[in-house]
Amino acid sequence: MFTIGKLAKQSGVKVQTVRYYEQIGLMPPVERSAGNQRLYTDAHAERLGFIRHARELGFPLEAIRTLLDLSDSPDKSCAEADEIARARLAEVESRIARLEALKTELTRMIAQCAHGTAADCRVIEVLAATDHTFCASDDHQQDAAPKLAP
Amino acid sequence: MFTIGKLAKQSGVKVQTVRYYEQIGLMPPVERSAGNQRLYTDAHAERLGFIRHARELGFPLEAIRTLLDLSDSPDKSCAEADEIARARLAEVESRIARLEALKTELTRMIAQCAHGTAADCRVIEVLAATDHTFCASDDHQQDAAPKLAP
DNA sequence: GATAGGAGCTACAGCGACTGTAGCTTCAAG
DNA sequence: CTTGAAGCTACAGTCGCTGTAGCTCCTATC
Repeated sequence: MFTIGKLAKQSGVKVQTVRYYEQIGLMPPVERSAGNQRLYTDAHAERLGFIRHARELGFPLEAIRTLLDLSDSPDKSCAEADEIARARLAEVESRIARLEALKTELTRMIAQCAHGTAADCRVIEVLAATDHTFCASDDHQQDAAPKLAP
Repeated sequence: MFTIGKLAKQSGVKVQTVRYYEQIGLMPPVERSAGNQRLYTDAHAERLGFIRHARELGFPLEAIRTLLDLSDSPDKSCAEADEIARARLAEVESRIARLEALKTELTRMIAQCAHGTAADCRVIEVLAATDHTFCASDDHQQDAAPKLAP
């Protein structure tokens, strides 16, 4: 039995984040001490480790919720877990593709910059070209801006 | 002179987003018609195009604010624009690297899944391994979870 | 036993970059 | 003159936390 601080340190998740996970139902509400402090067991540490690991792989919390449910009921088919992992893989692959396109374009932009004044700055010129005249491809869609072209 | 709807359609940005850009000062407050509707000129369309293009390249709005300032004062050195672009490139490259690591790991996970029950599901097993026993590398840090290991 | 300071508690605001909603008013076509 | 699309403001919600304020509680030292 340990407090939230130990749990957080052990698993590399912040204290507030643990409380947040409890709030949204990813972590269960736990037993409290006489002084109202949360008391955790190793089972909780494992669950939190699962969540952290899944987050590191970029799974959204809703997907993690499903994965935890599956993990809690070992008799179920793992088809759903498989599907979630495949969806995540597809997402990662498409993000890589988009980022590669961005990289090409940014590299070109930077390489052509003459380091003069803004008036003839290639970086600004390229951005200002609304017709994408200077773009290697017009495939450079959203990345940090994922909702731009939905 | 055209309304916000035309501007939005022309530049591929949503009407609400244009208003949001005005609210945060990326787009200037503009002239209104007798009936209080915003009236835009081609200059505004160009500015919005600039913003959109920069967003497509993943520049954060604060960086775009600086880039627009530079674009507005052509006598300034473009060193700052160059720096912003280089920073973005570095970010893109590091994201690609991280995503490649994720891809490797996800691929392994999925390939090893025997499509049985959750009890012996490789996907869930890997996630549950808090010691990262099964991981190709322990380099698979944040992606959708960028604040996890700051 | 008193006290200090670190850790815990709740509740809520804020981030970035929008998106969606409610409840209005205004415009343009028929 | 009516209808419906498009405009307006203001505000809530998204995701996954993070930070703050203002408490209480626990532990160690004196």
